[in-house]
Amino acid sequence: MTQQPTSDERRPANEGRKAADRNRAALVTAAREVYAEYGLDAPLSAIARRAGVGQGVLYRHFPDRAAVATAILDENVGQIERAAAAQGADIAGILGVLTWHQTQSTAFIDILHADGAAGRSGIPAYASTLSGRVERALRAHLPDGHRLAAAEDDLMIAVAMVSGAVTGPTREQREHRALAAWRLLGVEVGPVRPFDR
Amino acid sequence: MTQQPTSDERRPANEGRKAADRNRAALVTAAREVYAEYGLDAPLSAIARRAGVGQGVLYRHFPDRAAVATAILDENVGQIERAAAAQGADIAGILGVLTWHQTQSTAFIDILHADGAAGRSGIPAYASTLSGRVERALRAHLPDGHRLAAAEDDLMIAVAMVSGAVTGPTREQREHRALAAWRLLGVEVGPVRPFDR
Amino acid sequence: MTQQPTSDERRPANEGRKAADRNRAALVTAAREVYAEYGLDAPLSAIARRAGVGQGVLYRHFPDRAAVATAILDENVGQIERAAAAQGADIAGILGVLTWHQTQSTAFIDILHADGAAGRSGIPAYASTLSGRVERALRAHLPDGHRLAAAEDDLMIAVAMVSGAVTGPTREQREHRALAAWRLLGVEVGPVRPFDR
Amino acid sequence: MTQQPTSDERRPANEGRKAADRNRAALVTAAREVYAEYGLDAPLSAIARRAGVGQGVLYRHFPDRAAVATAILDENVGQIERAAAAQGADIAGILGVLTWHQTQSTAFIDILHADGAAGRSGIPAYASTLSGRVERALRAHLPDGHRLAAAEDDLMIAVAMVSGAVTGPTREQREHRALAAWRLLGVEVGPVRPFDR
DNA sequence: AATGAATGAGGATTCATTCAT
DNA sequence: GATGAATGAATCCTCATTCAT
Repeated sequence: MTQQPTSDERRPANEGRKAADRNRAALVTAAREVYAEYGLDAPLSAIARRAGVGQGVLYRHFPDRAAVATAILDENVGQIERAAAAQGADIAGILGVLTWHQTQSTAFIDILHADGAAGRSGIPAYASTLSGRVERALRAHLPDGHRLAAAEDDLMIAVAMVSGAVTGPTREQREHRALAAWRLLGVEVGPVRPFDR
Repeated sequence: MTQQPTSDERRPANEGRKAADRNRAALVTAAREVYAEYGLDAPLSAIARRAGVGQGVLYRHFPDRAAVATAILDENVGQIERAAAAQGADIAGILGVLTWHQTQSTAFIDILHADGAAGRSGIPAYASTLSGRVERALRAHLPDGHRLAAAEDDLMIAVAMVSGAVTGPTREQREHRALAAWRLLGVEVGPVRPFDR
Repeated sequence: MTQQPTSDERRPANEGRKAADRNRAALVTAAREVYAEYGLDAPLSAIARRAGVGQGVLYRHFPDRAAVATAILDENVGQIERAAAAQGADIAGILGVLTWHQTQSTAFIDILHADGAAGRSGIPAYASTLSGRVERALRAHLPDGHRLAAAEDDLMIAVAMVSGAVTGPTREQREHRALAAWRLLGVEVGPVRPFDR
Repeated sequence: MTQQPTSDERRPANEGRKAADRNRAALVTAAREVYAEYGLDAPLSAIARRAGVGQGVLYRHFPDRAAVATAILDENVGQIERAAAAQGADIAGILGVLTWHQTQSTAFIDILHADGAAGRSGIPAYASTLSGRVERALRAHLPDGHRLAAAEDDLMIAVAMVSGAVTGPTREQREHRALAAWRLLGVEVGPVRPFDR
C-alpha cells in the first residue's frame, strides 16, 4: 500500500552524528557476545537489541548478515595474522592465540569447521575465506619437521579437531579441553591469550 | 449400526496398533534422512511430510523436538552398543562403527559435540545422555595401555575431535577426513561400517 | 537460534477442519475486496486480517502473492471466458461483462494495463497470462468489420484505454465513465453486468 | 573569530541561498529520473541519493512525499500550459506536448489517471489540482466542433484513456501506443515533443 | 542550511504447536 | 489414532521521518 506514517508518539532521542561510531562499536561488541553465545545463526535482532539500538542501525552499518559476521570474525582472524606477523612469532605462539579465540567464540569455531564445506546452511561462503586466511597465517610458520607438516590437509584438520573438542559452559573448561586436544595431537601450544597488544 | 462381520472374533483395534508402529518407524526413517540432509534444525513439518503422515502423528509419538532427535540418535547409539556387545568386539572395531555414524549423520556429530555443553541451541540435555552411553560402550573395551586410556577425559575428547574434523559434502570426503583425524591421534580404527545386524 | 515457543496463553479456538473451506472462501472474498480497493500492491496481511484469519492460513492456501492474485483474477477472467462461450454470445455482450469487472476491481484494471508490460514492479508475469486469456476470449467473437478489428493491437489498446478511463470513488461513477469511453471509441457495449448466472 | 575578508562587503549568506536553489533543482531532476524509472512509489532516499544531497535537504524543500511529486509534475504541467499559451497554439499541437509527457513519465500518467479519484494510494488530492490545470489548458483551445467538445467530461476522459494505453518498456513503444489510441479516438495530434523553450 | 544517523513501524515469510473432526 | 488446518510469534528487511551536529 502506502508507507509507514510512524506513530508520531515520542521518539526516544536522536543522539546525533556522534553516536554513529559509538553505535558501530556497540554493535560489534554485541555481535561478538551474541555470536559467542549462540553461534553464527543468532538472530540479528538480538544483536541490535543487545547493542541498544534499532534494527535499522544495524542494517545501516552492515548491509547483510554476512557483513556482520565478517566484521566480527575479521577482527579475530586479524589478531591471528598479526600474531603471525609479529617479531619472533613461532607456530606454538600463534596456535596459542588461535586457541584463545576458539575458547572465546562459538562463531569462530563455526568458521573453522566450515573449512571447505560451503553450501550447508549456516556455513556460508565468507567462512571459507576467513578459514583460508587462518590457514595461511599458520602455514607460513609451520617448520618442516612439524607434526602437522606431513600431509597437506593435516594442519587444518587438526585445527578443526581442536574446535570440535572445545565445548563446555565456561571459558576455563573450554581452554582445558582445547589444551587436552592439542596434547593428544602431540602438538605444543604457547600461552593461550589474545594478541591485542 | 454398521456391523462388521470380520473373520471370527472382533480384533480390538489391533490394526490401529500395527499402523501406529508402522508410522513410528516411518517417522524415524524420515527424520534420519531429513536430519542427515538439513541438520538438527530441520523443520518438523518436513519430517512428517516425508514420513507421509500428519503432523499430529509426529507429536503423538514424540512430545517435542528433542524426543525426535533422541529417538533417531538412540538407534545410532544402539548400534554402537550392539557392536560393543558383539562377540569378539575390540576397540578398533567399535570405533569403526562409531566413525561410520559420524560420517553418515550430521545430527550424530552434533550430539558428540554436545558432550557437556548444554545451552547452545539444538544441543540440549538429552545429548549428554546419549553421549554418555557411547562413552560407556567404548570405555568397556578400552585396553589399559591404550593411547586414550591415560586421562579420564581423553576418550571422549578424542571422539569430539574426530567429529570436529568430519566435514565436507560427500560421505567419502567425510570418511577420508575422519580417518585422517584418527591417524593424527595415533589411534587405530577398524573398518568403517554400520553394525546393522 | 531455536524456535518459537509460542506464548502458551490462550489460543483463540481451532474450529477444525471444517473451517478450511470457509476460510479459503473468506480469503478470496477478502482479497477481492482489498484488491478492489487498494489494487494489486495491497499488503497480504490486510487480506488475512479482513478475512479474520491468521497470516499462516493465507500462506497455507496460497503459496505466494501471485497465487492470491491469480486465484482472484482467475475468477474474473473466467467469467469473461464463460460469457464468451455462452450460447449466442456477441462481442457487445462480452464487452459488457468485461466492463463490469473493470468497474468492480482496481486489481482487474491493473492486469489489463499490464498488457505486455512485464518487469515493472506490481505488474508481474501472471498478469500477462490473464490479459492474454481476456484477449483470446474477445477476439474469438470480434466480427470482421468491427471497429477494433482493423489493426492487430487495436483490440487490447481499446481495452486498456477504457481501463484508463475507469476512475472514481463509486461504482456508478466508474460505470458512467467506462460507458463514455466506449462511446468515444464508437464501440457498442451490451449491458454492464456480471456473468455469474 | 575567523574573519573572512571577502571581496568588498559581506554577502549575507547569499552563497547559502544559491546552494539551496541548486539543491532544489538537483532534487527535482533526480526525482524526475527516479520516478520515471521506478514510478511514484520509489523511496525518497533514492531521490536524495541521486541528487547527491542528504535526506534532510529533501525534507527541507518538500514537506512530504506529495510535495515532491507535485513539484515534479508541476513542471510537466507547466510545459503544457506554456505550449497552450504560445503564439499560434492549436489543440493538436498541445495534445502532442501532452502526449510527449505521457510517454516520458509514468508518474505523469498517474496524475492524469487520478482525475477525481482520491483514496487510491499514490494518487492523492494534489493530483486533481494538476489534472485540472491540464484540463483548462486544453479546453481553452478546444474548438467548438471538436470531437471531444460534445460532452463536458469527454476531454479528460479521452486523456485518461490515452494514459491507459501508454504502457511498454521503451519510450518508442509507448509513443506508438499513444498515437494508436488517439487514432482510435479519431483525434488528430501534432508532433509528439517537449516544449522546453 | 546541510548532513546523514537513528528510530521504529510495517510487511513478508516460516514454523512449532494445538486441536476439531 | 490420524489428519491437517489454524494460530501467532519471531525474524528479516525496508523506508519514512526526525533531529543532533
